[in-house]
Amino acid sequence: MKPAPIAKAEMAVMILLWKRARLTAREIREELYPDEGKAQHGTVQRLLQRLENKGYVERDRSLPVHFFSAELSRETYAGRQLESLAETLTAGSFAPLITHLMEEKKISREEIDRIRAILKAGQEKES
Amino acid sequence: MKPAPIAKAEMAVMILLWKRARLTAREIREELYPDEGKAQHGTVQRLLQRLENKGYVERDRSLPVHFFSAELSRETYAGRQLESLAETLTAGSFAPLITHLMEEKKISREEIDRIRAILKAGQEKES
DNA sequence: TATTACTCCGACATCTTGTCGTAAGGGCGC
DNA sequence: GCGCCCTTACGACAAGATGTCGGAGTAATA
Repeated sequence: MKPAPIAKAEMAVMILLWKRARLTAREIREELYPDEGKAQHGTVQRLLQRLENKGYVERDRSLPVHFFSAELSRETYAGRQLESLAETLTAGSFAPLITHLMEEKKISREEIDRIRAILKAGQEKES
Repeated sequence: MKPAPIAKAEMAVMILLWKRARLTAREIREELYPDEGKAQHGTVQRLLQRLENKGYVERDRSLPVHFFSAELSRETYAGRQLESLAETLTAGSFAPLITHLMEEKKISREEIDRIRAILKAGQEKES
C-alpha cells in the first residue's frame, strides 16, 4: 500500500492546516479562494473529504460546524517523500542526494552549518 | 514553467537509461516487458517519444534504428525533486527535512558519516 | 416558518497515463 | 520489383486522478 498522493489543490489545504490548525471549512475557503465568487464551498468540502479519506486530515464533528486539523504532519510527509525519492533514485541512500546539492551549491553556508550540527548531535546521542 | 513530471512507466525507462546508456527501443522493450506477448513496441516508442518531448531523453537518429540516452541525469532530477520538496514544505531549506530523518532514525550510522564527510569537504573547499 | 449556513455527495470536464493498432518507410533476399 | 520484417510515428482510447459545481438534506437562528 503506497501512500496516497496529495494533489495540488489538496496540498494547498494541507499547507494551510500546517500553518494554523483547527480551521472550519469556511475559513479555509476564504483563505484559498478569496475571490468569493461562486459556491466554491463544495470544492473545499470535497477536498477536505478526500484528505480525510486518505487519513491526512482529522475532522472534529462534535459541533455542527466541523473543525479540521492536519493528521499527517509536515515532517512526516516530508520524510516519506524523501524516502520514496531515495528509494527510486539511489537505492535508498541519502548521501548521493546531498552530494549533488552540495556540488550545485544549492545549500547555503548557514544550511550546511545547521545540518552538520544536527548530524553531530544525533550521532553523539546515539553513542 | 514547472518541470514536466515523469510518470511511472516513464520512470522505468529513465532508470534503465541511467543504468546503461545508448539503448535501442527494442532493448528497452525486452528489458521492461520480458513477457514478449503482444506488440508493446508501440508502448515503448510512445514513452520514449514523450520523454524526448520533455527533453529528458536524447534520440540519436543517425541510423535508421535510433539510440536513446538519458539527457536528464539522475543527479539533476534528484536535485530538482529535492528543491521542489523543500520549496513546498520548508520554504526552501533542507535542514528541517534532514532533522526529521535523523529523529526517525531513518538514516543509518554509515550514512551519517558519509554525509558529514561530504558537508565538511564542501565547506572546506568553500573557504 | 423562513432564512441562512453547512455537510454530503453525485456528476462532470479535463488531464494524465498506459496501452494498442496501424500507417509509413527502409533494407534485404528472392 | 515484390514481399517481408523491423522500425518509427502517431492517432485513439480506457481508466484513473483532479478540480469544480450544484443540489439535496439538515441544523441553528431569526
